[in-house]
Amino acid sequence: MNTPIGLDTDGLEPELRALIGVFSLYTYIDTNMRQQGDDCGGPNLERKVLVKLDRPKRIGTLARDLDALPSTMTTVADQMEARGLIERMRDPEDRRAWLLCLTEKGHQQRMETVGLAHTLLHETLGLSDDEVEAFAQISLKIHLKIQELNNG
Amino acid sequence: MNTPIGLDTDGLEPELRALIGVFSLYTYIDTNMRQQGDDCGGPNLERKVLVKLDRPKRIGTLARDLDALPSTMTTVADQMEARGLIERMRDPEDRRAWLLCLTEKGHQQRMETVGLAHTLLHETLGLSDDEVEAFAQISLKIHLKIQELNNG
DNA sequence: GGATATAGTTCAGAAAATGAAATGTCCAGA
DNA sequence: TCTGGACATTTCATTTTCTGAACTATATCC
Repeated sequence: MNTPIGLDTDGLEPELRALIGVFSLYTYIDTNMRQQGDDCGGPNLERKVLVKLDRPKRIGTLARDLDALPSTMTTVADQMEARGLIERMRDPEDRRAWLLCLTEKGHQQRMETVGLAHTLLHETLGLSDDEVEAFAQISLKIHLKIQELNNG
Repeated sequence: MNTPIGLDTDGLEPELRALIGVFSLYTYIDTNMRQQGDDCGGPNLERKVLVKLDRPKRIGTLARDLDALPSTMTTVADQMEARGLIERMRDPEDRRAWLLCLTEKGHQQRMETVGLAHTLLHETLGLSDDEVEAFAQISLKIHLKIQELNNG
């Protein structure tokens, strides 16, 4: 008997395992980000924005990608700007739009988040380099596809 | 020149790619769940609870795993109970605690979410069976490890 | 049995998200 | 060039969600 009460996780459909895993990992990373002492104690959306900002992005784009209203994103941008994490710059291609850019402080914070991810994946969760690489590969492929769908 | 302005995603550290991917996929799935017409329009936590409830779980356990306060989880449980998705049952092992159990309706809803994940991963995102399986494998390993850490 | 810890609930106040109306900019066509 | 409509963002009042402290009920330890 190898199933100690409701734990036969291996027999599950792969889609369900992926679903459970992604929810778990996301929540776990987000929880740890919140507790990271730094300036990550704000609303959930702030942390999503921080991760998203690999380069300057429009408020509207972020709102769409993060499933938030433009008005919500305005508030989040205000807060992050007040804390010195981002700056607003007019989009040279469309002067109605703002680009949110990470400041030096914001960039540092983002790097610390990557460091946290590193620690969690390797040390805390005990994944091998190969496992992280394999996971990263599919993750990024999924991300790029989602990006493509959102833009299309 | 293969990098059309700030898109050299392949050179990124695997931890960052994993981070970005997980945030993207989580947000994408959650967004689609919200819009799934069903009874998924409530707060974010409800959807997390729905996915978490592979078997009856205590309110306190869910609160801890989902990084919420017990009082918040009480509210969420009230709402889900009012909508007929879950039932409270006294934990036979500790009569202070409640076990949240999916009702038939709740179970159906959860299955629909799995169906959504299936559609998204395969059809929308265009992943192969092998890719989904590989992703599911590491995802679940991560999930189990997180569970272990939370329980420890 | 009695003190203390734990599981969950209640409720008032704080924080965050929503939606509609407003501002300033772009763009297509007369 | 001028004009009307579309679009990006903001503002603000309202609603929804979360927080934290006080409380009830059960468990555990001595």
